[in-house]
Amino acid sequence: MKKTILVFTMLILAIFLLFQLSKYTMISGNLNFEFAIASIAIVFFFIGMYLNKKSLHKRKVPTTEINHQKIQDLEISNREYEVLQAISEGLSNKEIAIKLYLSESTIKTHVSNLLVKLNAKRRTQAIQIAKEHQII
Amino acid sequence: MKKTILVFTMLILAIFLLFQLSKYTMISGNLNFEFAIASIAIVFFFIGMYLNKKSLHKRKVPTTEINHQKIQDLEISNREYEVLQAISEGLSNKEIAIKLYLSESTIKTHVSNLLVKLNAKRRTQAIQIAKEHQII
DNA sequence: AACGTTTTGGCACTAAAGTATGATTCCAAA
DNA sequence: TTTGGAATCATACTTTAGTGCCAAAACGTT
Repeated sequence: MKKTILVFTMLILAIFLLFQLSKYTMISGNLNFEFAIASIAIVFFFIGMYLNKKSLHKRKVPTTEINHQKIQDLEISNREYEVLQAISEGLSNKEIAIKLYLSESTIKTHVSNLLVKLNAKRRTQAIQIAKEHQII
Repeated sequence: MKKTILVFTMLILAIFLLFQLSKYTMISGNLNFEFAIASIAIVFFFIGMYLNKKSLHKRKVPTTEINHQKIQDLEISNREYEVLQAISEGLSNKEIAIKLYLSESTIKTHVSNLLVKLNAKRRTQAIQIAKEHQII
């Protein structure tokens, strides 16, 4: 924060100086006219780049937002989604059953339904497709 | 590409016009001096933002560098790595065999070895572990 | 209470995945 | 030339995964 304030203060100062400089240049003859304009242009060009970079960085990092809308569009129920997550963690049907306090039969049913809804032939493909849809 | 060229052509034209405009303003009296400078500043500010956004977008999206060192550390051979990639694409052993012009037996051997090297019990778990190691 | 969806589960099968073992070929390094 | 790793393939077997069909609770809504 302190650093940001300092940087901006310096920027504003620089801009002010440039304005004054170009005014002087103008009054004392048109010799360095293009130079003054170019200076202004370059400075603001970099200010634009700097600010844009700042604002982009803030919401850039590893933000793989989950597309909840897509989950609904695919008509994936809550339980099915839990199973999907467990699959993507590399668990077997039996392990998922234990984790969710269900029988393996139930997990198989959920998996089967998931494969249809995700249009996948295998659980590995389901993982792939789910990642493409950004739902896991 | 065509679009980019058009945009840049328009930009250069606009800049040129601004230069000429400010020159005129200067010669015909200093009344609108600040306005001219401000125009230049604003235009270049946005140009800076625009170009910055463009350049950032190009190498932003899926930049998950693959850890080649880790692949070697795990003693995963070339063929095994190809199979690993195919697994992560959701292919079955048979499909991988067809893709790599090999028999299904060979794929099973590779998969089995991969599971040992990745310390996984299943191919889905192998995918998970491989992603953690950033090798796929 | 009646209705529809979700969740749960069983059973019987088929299909894939994974293991174990053994064998052959190829290639590069010792 | 011998040696060892990588890659290939097979056969036999066990274990998971996945399908189809059915059925009964559980739950929320009207």
